[in-house]
Amino acid sequence: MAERVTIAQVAEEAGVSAMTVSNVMNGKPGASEETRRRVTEVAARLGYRPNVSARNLKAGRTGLIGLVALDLTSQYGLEILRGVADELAGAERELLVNATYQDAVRETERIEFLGRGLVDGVLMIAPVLEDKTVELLRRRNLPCVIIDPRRLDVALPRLSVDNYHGMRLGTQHLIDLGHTRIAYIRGEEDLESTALRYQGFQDAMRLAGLEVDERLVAECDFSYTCGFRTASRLITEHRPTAIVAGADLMALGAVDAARANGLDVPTDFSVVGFDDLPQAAQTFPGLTTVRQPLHDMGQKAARALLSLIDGQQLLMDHMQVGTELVVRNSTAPPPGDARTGR
Amino acid sequence: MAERVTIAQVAEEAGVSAMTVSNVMNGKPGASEETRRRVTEVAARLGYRPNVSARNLKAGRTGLIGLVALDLTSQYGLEILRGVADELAGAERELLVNATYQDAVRETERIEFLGRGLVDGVLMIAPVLEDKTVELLRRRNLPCVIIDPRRLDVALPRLSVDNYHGMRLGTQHLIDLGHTRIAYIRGEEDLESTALRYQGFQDAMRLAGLEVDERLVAECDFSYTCGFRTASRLITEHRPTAIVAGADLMALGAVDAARANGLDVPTDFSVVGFDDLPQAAQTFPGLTTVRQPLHDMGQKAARALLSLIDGQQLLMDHMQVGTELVVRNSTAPPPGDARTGR
DNA sequence: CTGTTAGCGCTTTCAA
DNA sequence: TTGAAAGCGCTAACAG
Repeated sequence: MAERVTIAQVAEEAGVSAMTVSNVMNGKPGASEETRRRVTEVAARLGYRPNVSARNLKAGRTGLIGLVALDLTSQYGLEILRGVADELAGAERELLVNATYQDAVRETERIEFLGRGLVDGVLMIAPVLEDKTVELLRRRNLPCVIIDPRRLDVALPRLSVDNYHGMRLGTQHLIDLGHTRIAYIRGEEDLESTALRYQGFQDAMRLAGLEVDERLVAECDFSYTCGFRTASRLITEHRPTAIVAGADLMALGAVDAARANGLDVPTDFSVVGFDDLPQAAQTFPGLTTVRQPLHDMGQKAARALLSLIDGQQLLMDHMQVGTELVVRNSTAPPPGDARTGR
Repeated sequence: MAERVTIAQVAEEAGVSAMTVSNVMNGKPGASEETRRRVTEVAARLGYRPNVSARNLKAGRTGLIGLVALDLTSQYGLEILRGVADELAGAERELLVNATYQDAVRETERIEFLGRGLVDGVLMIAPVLEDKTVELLRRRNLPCVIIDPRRLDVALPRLSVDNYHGMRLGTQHLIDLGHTRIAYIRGEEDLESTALRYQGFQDAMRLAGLEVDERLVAECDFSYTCGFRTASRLITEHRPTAIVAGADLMALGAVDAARANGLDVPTDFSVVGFDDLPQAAQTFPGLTTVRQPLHDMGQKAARALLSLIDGQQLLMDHMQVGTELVVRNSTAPPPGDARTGR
């Protein structure tokens, strides 16, 4: 449908060779001012734009970066995406997002597809990374950086967050406030981060001389809905004074569950999340949570990928970024505790 | 970096011509079982994948659809995106998302870029559409469908929602519950939908014999934060019994503002939103709102674009979809009103 | 059933 | 300063 104006047409119309048009359009030297002006004028008049396929075919590269995400429907991936986009904006590269929408099988297909010369490199957010996908990336020698891998044993350049210490931080905050009956909501079991965060929780408790009551620990997918339901159950059955959730959405569900059970947050009940999604701040009262520097992660990963594409070796194959406790208004000393939180 | 295996290498290794390899790889008839097997085996062993640039150059099409959005950071655009993705999944076409991140100037660039033969057609979500962008789409004759245009006077195929009747519906709901002092929070002023929704609000009020108090009408961007702040002000200064917001995020801000001012929702104060984002259901209490069929809109727009690409004329240049009132728990009769909401 | 030719639109190389 | 030739990797059209 779209009528294409080719370089040949411009050349003919301007009375020069295609080569000259090419040079002028690319700002190459070696063309008289007069020719340059004429060519520019004709190109504009005809609405000529170089065809990317032809150019890529010739150049063997595309200037495009592909981003593959299992699920781009949460703010989590989007914050990372923004970081990537910001970093790439200054690098004359375009970003193509090719999401897979909760379909692990398609993940390999996406890599397959992007790796056929469509992009120069790939970023993946929290990919499943089945063995054959890794194998594919290997064989094609396609530059790639994994952000927040689900499995840590994958031998590809990757960037993850310090889940263990992050969760120790969040748990310690509640302990410092005087809580002892602290419940924990785990995230999805197929992520190693779920185990690491839980480990951080456990260690923080143990080091404070507190026992981890197994009945106060529950599993959940990462959703608000499941967080609400699970927290509701924990609260009615076991009466903890606080909950730590492995992700903000679940924490927000827990806040509302407490409310639905007639508890005021934070006066009667405290909640700590993990992520620091925009929603954590945009809620009343603000959610105390462990911040992952999502935007930073996107930037760092993009920068690493650009080095790889330039043929440089990365200093470290496994990059890690730290976390930070963000105290808002979902946490306070437990009811009946006189202290103001030392 | 990525070492490319070409069709020629496969042909040589398999002892056949490139043409035969091409035919086998594309499942074309006319190749003996024996040859077919040998070629397939060699291709797999060498890790051969057809180069998309070359293929596109030859074919003059790419099988790709571009999606341009000013801002993909809200669930609004993402829900539409899912609809688009679902529709395209069954059409052997890939979706490339190329977001512009709140930078109106880049919108034209994105179209420019995608229109250089990278994609066969473009979908735009709530674009600014400066005149030169429209002109560009025209000249390139690039198939395009606009979803939720900011201006309604653009002569391009487009899909919008019935904002006017939707807001009448939402307002009427509060009127039916017995509210008379209803505040209204407008969205951004550069969208025609903002004016249309407000018109719907006004007409619903007038037809019920209620006066629209100008002091109860405020402007806002579409954010939670602004909704919170604005609602807070309206509540303290003018004591309405309900608020209608031109978007869910603002409505959620209003719910929390009511709470922050010691009012219970919905007992003391009612809130109605517009959109029905996932958050509207995932909050406590659920938000009563006017539903835009976002997923549907994405599907419809994608389907229309595919027809255009196939060279068909659209039946209507301006498609419109309806809305629906979703009653949850953020609305009730005003305090002091004995009825249960007839 | 298989191979040869030609060309998609562009740019690198080299010659004029 | 400009242009001609060649080829990037693939496939439609035709020939064998």
